[in-house]
Amino acid sequence: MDGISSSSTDDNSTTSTDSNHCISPLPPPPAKSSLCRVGSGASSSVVLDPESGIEAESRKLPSSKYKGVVPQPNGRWGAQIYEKHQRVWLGTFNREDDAARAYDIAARRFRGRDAVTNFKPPPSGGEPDDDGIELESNFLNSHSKAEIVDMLRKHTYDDELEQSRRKGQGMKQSIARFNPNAGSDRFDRSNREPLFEKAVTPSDVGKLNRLVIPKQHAEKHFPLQSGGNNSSSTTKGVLLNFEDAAGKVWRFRYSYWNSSQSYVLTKGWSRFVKEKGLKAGDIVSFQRSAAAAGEEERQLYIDWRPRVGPNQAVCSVVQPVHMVRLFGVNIFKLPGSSGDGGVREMEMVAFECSKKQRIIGAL
DNA sequence: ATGTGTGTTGAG
DNA sequence: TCAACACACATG
Repeated sequence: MDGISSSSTDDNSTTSTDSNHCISPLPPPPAKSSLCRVGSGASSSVVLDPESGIEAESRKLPSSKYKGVVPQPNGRWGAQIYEKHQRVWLGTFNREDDAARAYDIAARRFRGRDAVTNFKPPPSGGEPDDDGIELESNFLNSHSKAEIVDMLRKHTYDDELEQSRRKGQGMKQSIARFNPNAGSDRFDRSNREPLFEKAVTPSDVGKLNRLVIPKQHAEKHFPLQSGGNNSSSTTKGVLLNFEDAAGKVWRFRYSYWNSSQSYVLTKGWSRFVKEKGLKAGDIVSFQRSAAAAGEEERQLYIDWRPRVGPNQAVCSVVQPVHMVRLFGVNIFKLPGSSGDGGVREMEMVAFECSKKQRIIGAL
């Protein structure tokens, strides 16, 4: 009831203007595959006594070899994914592999680029001219989970993706060249409310595999259950999901260490350090969605940028003022001041740039 | 009448 | 988290 499936999950639920096409690549009628079972609603289905064995197979529904795919009484296949202890229904499909594909798409949107999927494992081997994985990734992240689910249920995902792909050919192409990590039009970082930043210390990027969250920020933004009396979450900590600039989801264990009386991100942090190539002095920043709906859990974001040194000649490509205009993206407004908005965005751009440089340099 | 997807449970 | 199962309810 509570709209678990497809609505409550995430951000808004921009009704999917299903417009014209409801189904695209699917064969119209239920088409019966190799075997089609009869039974309607219930599981009763075909007669045949359980003992006779031989044809008894028709009694039970065939389980799917694919993850997230469940059989339907009528021979079709349902796709579902779980999040937060709740099932999110992704729709029904004529073909088992179509359902599996739907699951894959949802998995990537819900769990990040390298979620476990049924098919195409993320090639990730970043080719300059992304073959589409990158594009699709951007597409996914520029839509809310609810929207993606809606597309899957209506079987319009492929169309929408294709449409966005065409649209992306225009001037967006050139922008992408400068800022490849920015998604399609609606990669809105606008809703993001900056929480805090920290220049990582040597130990934050060292072998301790942990990031110390300054107490003031920790207690303000990541409260660990009622002020530390409850040992369950205070001791074991909690898992927090953060989305990075590329839309990848990072899950860190967050807990309080009594020994050092500090709040820390532990499990998962070292991977982040490694993948981003974080070095002491670099700045990690945390944001969260400004979601109005008090109910929804607000999405957390994590970002980083290189240490900004005295003569850090960042990235030659950066033309701050113009870039900001060019992107047409909303700009952050820091709580206290109002004029530094552009700076934030510039930093983002600069960050992307030097990140690229660093990667290139590493090759 | 038929099919969808939710309620529910129990296994990893 | 995940899938199996049963079935209430939505749809046609």
